[in-house]
Amino acid sequence: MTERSVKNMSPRTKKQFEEIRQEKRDLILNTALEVFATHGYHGASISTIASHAGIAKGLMYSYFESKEALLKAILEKGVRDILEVFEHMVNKEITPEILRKLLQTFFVQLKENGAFWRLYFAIAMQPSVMELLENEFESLVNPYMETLKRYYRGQGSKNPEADALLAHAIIDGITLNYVMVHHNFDMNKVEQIIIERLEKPSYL
Amino acid sequence: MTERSVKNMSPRTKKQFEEIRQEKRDLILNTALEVFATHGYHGASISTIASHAGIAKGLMYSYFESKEALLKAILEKGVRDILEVFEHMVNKEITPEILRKLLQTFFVQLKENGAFWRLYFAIAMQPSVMELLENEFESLVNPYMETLKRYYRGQGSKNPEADALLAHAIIDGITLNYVMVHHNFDMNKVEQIIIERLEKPSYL
Amino acid sequence: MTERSVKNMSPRTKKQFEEIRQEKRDLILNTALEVFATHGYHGASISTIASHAGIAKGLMYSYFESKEALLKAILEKGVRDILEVFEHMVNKEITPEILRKLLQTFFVQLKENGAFWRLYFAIAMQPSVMELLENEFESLVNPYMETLKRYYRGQGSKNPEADALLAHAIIDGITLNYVMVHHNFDMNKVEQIIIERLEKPSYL
Amino acid sequence: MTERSVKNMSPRTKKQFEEIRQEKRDLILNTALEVFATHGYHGASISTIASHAGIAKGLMYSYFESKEALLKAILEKGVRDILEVFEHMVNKEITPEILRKLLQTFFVQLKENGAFWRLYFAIAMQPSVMELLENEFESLVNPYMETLKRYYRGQGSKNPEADALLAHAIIDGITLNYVMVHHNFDMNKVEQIIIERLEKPSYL
DNA sequence: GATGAATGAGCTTTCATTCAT
DNA sequence: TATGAATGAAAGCTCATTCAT
Repeated sequence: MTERSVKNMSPRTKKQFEEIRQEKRDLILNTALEVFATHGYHGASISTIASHAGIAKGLMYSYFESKEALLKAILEKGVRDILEVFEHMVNKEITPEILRKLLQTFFVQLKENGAFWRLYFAIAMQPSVMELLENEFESLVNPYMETLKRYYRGQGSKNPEADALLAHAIIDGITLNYVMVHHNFDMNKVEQIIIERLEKPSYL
Repeated sequence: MTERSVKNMSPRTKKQFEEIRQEKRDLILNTALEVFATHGYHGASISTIASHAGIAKGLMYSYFESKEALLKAILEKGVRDILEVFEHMVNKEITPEILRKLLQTFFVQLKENGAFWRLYFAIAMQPSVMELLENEFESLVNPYMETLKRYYRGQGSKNPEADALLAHAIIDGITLNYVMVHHNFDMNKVEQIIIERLEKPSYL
Repeated sequence: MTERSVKNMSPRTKKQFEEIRQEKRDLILNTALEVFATHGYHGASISTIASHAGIAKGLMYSYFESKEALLKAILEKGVRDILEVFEHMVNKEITPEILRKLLQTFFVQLKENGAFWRLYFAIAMQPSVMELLENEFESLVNPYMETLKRYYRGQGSKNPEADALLAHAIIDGITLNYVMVHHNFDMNKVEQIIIERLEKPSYL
Repeated sequence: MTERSVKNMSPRTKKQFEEIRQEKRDLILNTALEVFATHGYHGASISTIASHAGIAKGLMYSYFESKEALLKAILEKGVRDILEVFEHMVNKEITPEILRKLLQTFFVQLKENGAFWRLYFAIAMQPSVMELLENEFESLVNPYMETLKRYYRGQGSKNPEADALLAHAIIDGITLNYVMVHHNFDMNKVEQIIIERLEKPSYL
């Protein structure tokens, strides 16, 4: 033990401890997201997650109660992060410019956070895993559908619901294809096409 | 028990054995599709599949070499069934009428075979399961993209690739939403909207 | 069904049935010996044995009560065959010539029946399998040790027991080496050396 | 529980972990040797080995990758131990005294390590298990045959190869008989006879 | 007698979770 | 807080044995 480390033995402040805990928690969360997204919930093991995060298996259990709790925490965080980005856009009146912005932001999100979306879809597809989650996701989808409807109504759509539905399907479809590994289309080009397309309602 | 079956103690004929095997193989295949679609590949256990099919665990292994082989067989059959339905439509010149027909057929397929599509997407989302499959699915997606492109070119699209991409995204998105349990929108209404919409190119 | 086979429906005589049964029994016995000798008792499966013999699994159970009973039958037959060959030599007074003959006969046996000896040793080495067999083998070893002792006493050995022991060890050792797969020494040459050597007692 | 251990809640040091692992590894290795030697490779179950070692089934897999890897480790260790004992004797010029010593050492080894030799022979007898092992054993047998040949040549044998072969067969035979459970001859007496006998060449 | 589909106990192996240190 | 050895339930898979035909 060096002189220095002896000096450092002075107790860390509560705040320091909390910061360290928070950092480690985030490390685990991010690592687990990657691993879950790659192998699926059942296919990913706590061992793998721990070793990817460079910590011991046991430590994970001091941050999360169980594997299931870890999954929930990941999804909660993911949903929260996304809502944070969009919430200030969603309740305003939406202009075509704002919609463009909104979509651009979404695509940035998607590219930065592909793993989350892959996990999201994988889980959404599996009723038995979905059950663990109750309605974690309702909050994610509903307000954005409403916003789309309002937008198309504002743009003079004769069938704003159909327009919103179409837009939703298009975005889901694009997200899906981006996220599916075997499919590496040129996202930047696609973005342009989609944004242009979604601006105008179909039902005029 | 009939008179005949009491007297007839001779062994089953080859044909009888083959029938039994074919029927049971199909039973296992169908049951396993349901269970995989519900719990995912790793989340579904052979035990569960067997008990759903009303057979003993061991019997599955007399029909399929392994859990992985079972998955592959399910997907092969699924892909084959779908290709069969579409192959006579795909290489013709496509008129709007034929496209309508094609989409209607697809939606019928989808409604009859939701479990397959759920499994398809769930697997496509998980690189580590996907690897087991090599490119089982390439054959499913490629020809149908080409057909779409040809159609929109024929309809005077200035950007047939973009139109095909949009159409693909829309269909994927709809399929996805239909297949995700928590979302039970009125498919019949959606179908009408989609079919109308996809008939005309966006880029004129 | 052909004319001919209809005519042949006349019941077979009891004797014919028994002959067929005996032949099939021997077929199973010989096949099982090979398979047991290659894979060991636990490593050999009834399926493998049946398919090597070209019969259905179930049929084996109409000839032998169980896998264990099959093993016992193999060993009983093997021991019986060997005793048959030697019994007329064993209780006579043994001359050097007869000993030579006896050893030659043994080596012929060994070469014709390597699988039996491999199985014999493999089983003798495993207390837990050996237990199934009670003292099937005592009868095989004892009389031949006595014969050796008598022989060396007759040849003027000062320690006939030691001489018999040596001879026994040498024969076991040779048999063992012949039977172990990875060791393919020139048996014909070895035979000569051994026979010469065993003729004379060591303790004079 | 000591004062110290109550207070000391710091994690085990690397060295402590290594010690635990080494000890447990040896425990598993030794226990498994006994169990394999008793029941054979296929007849011994991991469950049985674990319960004999007083550990949970799963723990074995934290020390060895598989049942097969466990077997290999046992044999590697056994071969290494034996080679260690003999290597300093094997490459010297061998006098009768050294041969006596060598044989005595071998018999001590044999008595201490009967289980290893039983396993060795049982495995050598089963081609299908032997295949797992590649030529683990070549290194064990070859140098010792060469040493024997050199010895008998030095002692004036006219046929040192035949003498070595005989010696080898005798030793194998004795080992075999010692190791076979149902045969409990007086090893000490046998040793004396063998050692005396092997000292002099047969071919003078 | 002959077949092979079917069973289920038991095997090898994995992994979420616990716990002494 | 942090470690990783340890557990045991449950997974995938095998195989001796049974039985309807």
